Amino acid sequence: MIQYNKPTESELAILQILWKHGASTVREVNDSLNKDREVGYTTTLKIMQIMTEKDLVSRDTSSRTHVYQAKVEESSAKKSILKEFIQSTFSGSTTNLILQALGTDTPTKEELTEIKSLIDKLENK
Amino acid sequence: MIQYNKPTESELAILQILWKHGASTVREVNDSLNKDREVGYTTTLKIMQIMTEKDLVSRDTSSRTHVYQAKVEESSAKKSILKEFIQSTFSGSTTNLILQALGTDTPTKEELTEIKSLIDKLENK
DNA sequence: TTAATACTACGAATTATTTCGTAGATAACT
DNA sequence: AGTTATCTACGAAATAATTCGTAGTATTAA
Repeated sequence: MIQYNKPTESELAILQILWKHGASTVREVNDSLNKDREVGYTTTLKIMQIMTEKDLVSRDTSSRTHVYQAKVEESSAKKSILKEFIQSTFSGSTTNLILQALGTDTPTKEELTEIKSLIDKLENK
Repeated sequence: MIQYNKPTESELAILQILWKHGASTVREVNDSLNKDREVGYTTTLKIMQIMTEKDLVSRDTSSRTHVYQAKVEESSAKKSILKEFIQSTFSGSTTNLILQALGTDTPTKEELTEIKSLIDKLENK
């Protein structure tokens, strides 16, 4: 089992940006974060430094402006996070999560089709 | 929109117990929590007192041993929590959450059927 | 009726997370 | 060259969440 430190809320927000945009500088990440809410530059820097220690990201320090990259893979990280969430919020029942999710915010027709086709695939295994 | 204070991790764990077992005393909740991990009695008491202030639970103080009850409804609370989670972890995409969930931990054949039938219902709306 | 047990209240310590200010260095601009 | 902007490092303040100890009462048991 791959060991990795569970990201905090802020860390996760940064990971999302790195996953989406690929390797980025603190400035880029901070600008991106600031589209949502105001965050100070050194705040973002500090968190990214902590993430480096935690091994959530790697960084290239060859030039003065460091370039950061997510070190944990997106889908496996989300998998772990989701697993914990299902545990704490739905007592471990994936089905209850899915039923609740479908009830809360219904996907489009196309998405429903996509989900169904995955289910069909799973059923025939 | 119903306003309620987002429960912390510990608070959620307590709410789950109250939802499952109904009105309970601190002792009962604490015993239940202790099946998972060691928690001191006064720790649980304190958190339940805080939850009372936050209006997450109500309590009957008519006898010396107070009896607590969840004040937020299970499915609506989970709905809010899930919504936030989808936002922060799946950039708001319910479909991605569901696809990830199905990929991570496949429900049983029966559950898959249940999910499909809900999807069918949704499609015909 | 005394001792042990169980309960609430609550302040404060502890731990986790986020935020910020400042210093020192390099790069860019005038 | 001198000034301004940008970057990292890092300590420490601020905030949030959890945990615990103690005091004061009530209840139960011996």
